[in-house]
Amino acid sequence: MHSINIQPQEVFQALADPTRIRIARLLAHTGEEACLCELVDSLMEPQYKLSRHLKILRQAGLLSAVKDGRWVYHRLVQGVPHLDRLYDMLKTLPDSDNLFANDLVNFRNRMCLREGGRCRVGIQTKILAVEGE
Amino acid sequence: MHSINIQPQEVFQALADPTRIRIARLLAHTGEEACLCELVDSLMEPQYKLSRHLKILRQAGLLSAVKDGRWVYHRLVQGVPHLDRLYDMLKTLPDSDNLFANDLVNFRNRMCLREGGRCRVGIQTKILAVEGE
DNA sequence: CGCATAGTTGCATTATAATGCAACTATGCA
DNA sequence: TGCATAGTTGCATTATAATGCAACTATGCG
Repeated sequence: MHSINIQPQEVFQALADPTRIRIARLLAHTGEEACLCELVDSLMEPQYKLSRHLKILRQAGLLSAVKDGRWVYHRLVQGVPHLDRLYDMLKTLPDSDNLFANDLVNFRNRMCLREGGRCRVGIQTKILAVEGE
Repeated sequence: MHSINIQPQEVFQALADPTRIRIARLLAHTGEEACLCELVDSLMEPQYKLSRHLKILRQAGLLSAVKDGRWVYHRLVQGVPHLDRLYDMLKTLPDSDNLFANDLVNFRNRMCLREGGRCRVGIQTKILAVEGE
């Protein structure tokens, strides 16, 4: 994931999807790192779907991933000038239908389940794991 | 072109193309407005191609267009908070291969052909008009 | 060891997007 | 009035991308 090799259009392409914007907005707004199951419970989207979107964000140099046991924590890559400005832009986006506000509430509630700053409970919305009903 | 109806992913999608990034970077960096033939001579891309890319940028709320005789002048829409931050990001993008620097030189040279602040000469690179050879 | 579960990925399907060609409209000028 | 030219767009082709399903790997815990 060397940002030096990533073309600008790849960065914009990575954010040219509503689900990936939801992920990036959550992380930009909270400054948090999150594992896949926390994002599944926050965005209410299938695990496999978010896993693939996270991969795209990683390949675009926007996210870094750190594995910790069964969990993989994702966070926005900091310190790259144009990316830091991109995060500023994400934080300034309008939220006319309060959809992001809803994601944010879910995310904060989900983060309350952490123990010692780590996710320990797994996917709470069981229907979103493995198969969607 | 009411930016209120435009979703964030449409903005990023509009910039998820190298040619459209070249256009947006030129306008963000120079703060200028430009007509199609000036962009054709600066980017050295076919007229019909740039015309379509300009339309996509307009539909995403990034560009406004003003017609003046045969010429249509395009400029970045100003005063929208998240768009202004996007332009900041564009101005911060790296240019490792100096491709943007080259576009900028061509653009500035082309702007020297203006008379009274208006484009009056038409497409200089004739091969890029109507048909590409 | 063996199960539960966090996370990943191949495949098929469907939708979207970029491009070149060529025909089109619109406008100024001789 | 007719031509040159700035700019737009329909069409066909090709490439790329999003999704659901299902099978897969990896790791902790009893």
